[in-house]
Amino acid sequence: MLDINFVRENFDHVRRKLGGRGFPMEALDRFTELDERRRSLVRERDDLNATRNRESQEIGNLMKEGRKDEAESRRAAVRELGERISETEALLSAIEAELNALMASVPNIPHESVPAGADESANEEVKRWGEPRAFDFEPRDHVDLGVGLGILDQERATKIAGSRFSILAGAGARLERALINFCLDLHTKRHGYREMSPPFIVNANSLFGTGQLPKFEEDLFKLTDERNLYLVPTAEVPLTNIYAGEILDGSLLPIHMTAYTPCFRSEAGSYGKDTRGLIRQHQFDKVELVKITKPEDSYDELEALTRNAEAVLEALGLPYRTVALSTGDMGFSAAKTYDIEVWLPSQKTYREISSCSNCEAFQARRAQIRFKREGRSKPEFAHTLNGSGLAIGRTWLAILENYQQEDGSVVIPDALRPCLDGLDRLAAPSGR
RNA sequence: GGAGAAGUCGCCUAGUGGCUGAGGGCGGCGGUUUGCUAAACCGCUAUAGGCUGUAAAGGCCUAUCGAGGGUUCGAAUCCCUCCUUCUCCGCCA
Repeated sequence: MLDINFVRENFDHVRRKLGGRGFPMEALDRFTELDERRRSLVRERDDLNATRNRESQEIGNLMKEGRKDEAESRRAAVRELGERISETEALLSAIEAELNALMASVPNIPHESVPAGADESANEEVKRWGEPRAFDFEPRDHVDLGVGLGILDQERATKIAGSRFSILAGAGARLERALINFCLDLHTKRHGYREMSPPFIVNANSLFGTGQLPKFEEDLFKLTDERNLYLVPTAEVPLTNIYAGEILDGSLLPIHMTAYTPCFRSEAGSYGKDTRGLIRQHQFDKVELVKITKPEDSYDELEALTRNAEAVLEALGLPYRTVALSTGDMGFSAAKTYDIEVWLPSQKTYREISSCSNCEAFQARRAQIRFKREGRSKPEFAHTLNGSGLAIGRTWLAILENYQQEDGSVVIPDALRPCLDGLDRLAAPSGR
């Protein structure tokens, strides 16, 4: 959510910036009218309340002095005042509902450093690491490799759950678990994050806080339970909302948290896209990084967070590139986003494996995450950041593809072997 | 799932319709005293919105006693719904 005062005072600037994000400008047309109407109704309501408070006080005094008739004669007028207050409040809440809905649907304003453009073609590559391996045979994709190794079974997963689900078996399941541990260990022991284990189910309020609701409900799995609960689409939601509604002591910032969770996404609207393999699943594992920082630190913290995610790929020896998303390609809540893309030999291209964003105060304002610099100072909204460190399923398949051998076996990257009791290679069991 | 109890300004707590539009204690901040510390004493102690306004500030009004409704001239206080926590019973990883 944007600061309503900022929108009012910088209306043309806001319009221009949002236009660059593909937000329909007409949607903002009602803003000024709603905003002015709201303020005039608030004034009216407050004045009426002030009058009623005074009158009621006097009636109380008259009653105490035993002047019952005088008190009685003033009641009717105050009762009428009460009716006017109710009417004004009804008007006001209708205006506020519309204004709030408008404000809740407006995406974040891109940071000045974000490349302008309508879509991903305007993204800017800012970094490239590692050399894609030259194969002296035709590399297979992770589905062929995984099935050949007996560690990936999508057919049976479809039987028990449906399309876009998969079963990892034996060493495949073990590899997934090892990757989770590898990421968590790196971020907690080397990068200073605090490991958290949050709920995998969240309420609507939390999803509003991070910006998934109200606009993107169709991307979520909603429980039929009458409590309005959803499966987490990313650990960003529970982690960022941990401090929702709180005023933190400024000395606690920055807060760096990491968590493993499964992530659940309905993938409505992505029919026919990435249907093969593990690239796009309804359920996938992810180790997430979340930071809550002071405003003046958030852009340095974004660089550091992105480096922390890149470090996982470097430790695993997976070639990647980092791109700054353009204004048109960024998510709803982000002011600036870096995507990290890992090299996939089977597709001969880089594919997203992490997305690192600075949301500035956008989520903090929605979730009311504030801090005080000193005991006496005014509360300020914190800045929130999040990034994948990394998406485990995509890391799993990138390892299979990048470390595959001509015989269909897969060499385990050195750094990962301690997490696998020294296992150095995935190979199909002989005789099968 | 069944039965009870409770949610008040950071913490504890007073408070069953108008000198509570929230009192006290603790903690915290500032000050007095003091060789220093402690004690004692004095003052301050939330958030949001609106109006006004300054170099900063400040001033006035409104709202907030878990949340939302209702009764009333007036609600922390009475009524309804919901949420959360605690205790006991049952079931269970």
